[in-house]
Amino acid sequence: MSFSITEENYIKAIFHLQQGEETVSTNELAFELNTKAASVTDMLKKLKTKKLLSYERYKGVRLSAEGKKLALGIVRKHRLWEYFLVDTLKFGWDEVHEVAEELEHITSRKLVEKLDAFLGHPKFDPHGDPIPDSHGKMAVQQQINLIDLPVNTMAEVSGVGSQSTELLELLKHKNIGIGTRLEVKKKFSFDHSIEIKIKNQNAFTISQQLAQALFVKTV
Amino acid sequence: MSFSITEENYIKAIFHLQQGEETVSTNELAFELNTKAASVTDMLKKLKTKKLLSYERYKGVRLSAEGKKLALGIVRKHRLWEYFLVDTLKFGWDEVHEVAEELEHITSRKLVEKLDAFLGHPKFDPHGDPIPDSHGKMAVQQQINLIDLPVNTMAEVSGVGSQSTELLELLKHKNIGIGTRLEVKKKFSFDHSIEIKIKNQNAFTISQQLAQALFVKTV
DNA sequence: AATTATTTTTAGATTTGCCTAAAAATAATT
DNA sequence: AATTATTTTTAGGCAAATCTAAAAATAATT
Repeated sequence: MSFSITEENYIKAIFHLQQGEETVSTNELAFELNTKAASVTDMLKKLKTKKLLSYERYKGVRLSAEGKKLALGIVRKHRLWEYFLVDTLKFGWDEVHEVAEELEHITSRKLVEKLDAFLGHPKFDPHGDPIPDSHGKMAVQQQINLIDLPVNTMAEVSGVGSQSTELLELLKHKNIGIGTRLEVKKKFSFDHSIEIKIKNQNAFTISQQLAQALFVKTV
Repeated sequence: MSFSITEENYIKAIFHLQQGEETVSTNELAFELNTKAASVTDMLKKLKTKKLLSYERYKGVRLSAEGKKLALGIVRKHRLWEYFLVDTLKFGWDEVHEVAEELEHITSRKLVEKLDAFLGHPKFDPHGDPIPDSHGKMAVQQQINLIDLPVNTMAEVSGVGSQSTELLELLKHKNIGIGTRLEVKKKFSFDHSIEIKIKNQNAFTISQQLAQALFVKTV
């Protein structure tokens, strides 16, 4: 059975919103997909008949085993393409998301497997997110949220929590990228902002929101 | 201005059928695109308002300068991806067409240019067809039709005239591929079949249709 | 030139994915 | 518990791309 690009995007969105075991609401999905709740309802009914998810009206939605498998396949393709764009074609890590959104819908299984082999079976994409293998299994991330990094511990930025251009703009301005090494110097409980120090730069503070959008690995 | 995948496929099909300066008919297009004449008429009206072609009812269609530019862009992407699949990912030259049909619709211009650079600005794709450069210019093929190859002249198969699985099946059976070296030993005017000889093999004859589907370069 | 055959276009429907507006169900508040 | 607010669904429509069947134009044949 094959699915339209729109259907695949719904499945992927549900997968991303469904971290944990909670159910995903119609409105959350509508917001995530920049569409209206009524359209979401229509699509959920269709995807239910295709056995990709379980859905009861007014009760939200959850992916079936089938749906999860499909979602993992799409995520795999997305992250492999991102890796390819950065590693092979020398794109900046902050400019590959949109292109990978298109490439992830190319259907050839053989292409995915050959690409994976060519890239050397990478385990993490350029944003630090794990790449599912051909069976849908992915490595556990050893990265932690910057907000949870202990004070005075050297760490390296390994991932970002979103691909929004707003975030990327801010990171660029603050000169933070994947690979940047930093230490947390102080944590302020009033607004949960934290003061960080990058080598050869003065310490500066960043907001709670920004810290939560950054993932690091201790080094 | 951007175009749907369907619109792009119409433009590409017209481009391929429009070799020379003749006009392309509705039925030809319908056949090429596996659709019905009525659907073609609808689409031609739409593409006309988008200035991609000139079309008068009952008089056939021709691409405008705009339309040709778009077509060359799509052909460029198709052939670059084919080159990538064969050269980088080690696909067989006979199994890349379908995948490239999908990849050719990816929209990022930056991707195309980076891919082109990564591949070393190739001039011909794995089927021997020339790859348009970023301005739409393409090298002239020095390959000739096998039917026109003089007798007893060593040549190398450099391209095929179609990607049909029927042709590829026949080529496989006869053990002919891109790079195969051969000589024409005899030409039979009765049915225009020709006898060819491949090194270390017995000579055998091939039909006019097959000879016309093969392009060679003298070596 | 008149008739027949073919090609092409129009007319009207269908499917997919989306929309707005109104109704129904659930949740929150008084 | 009753009312208000929010969320979700239904109902009815729209645009893109397709189809079938019938009509119109062009081409071929007698």
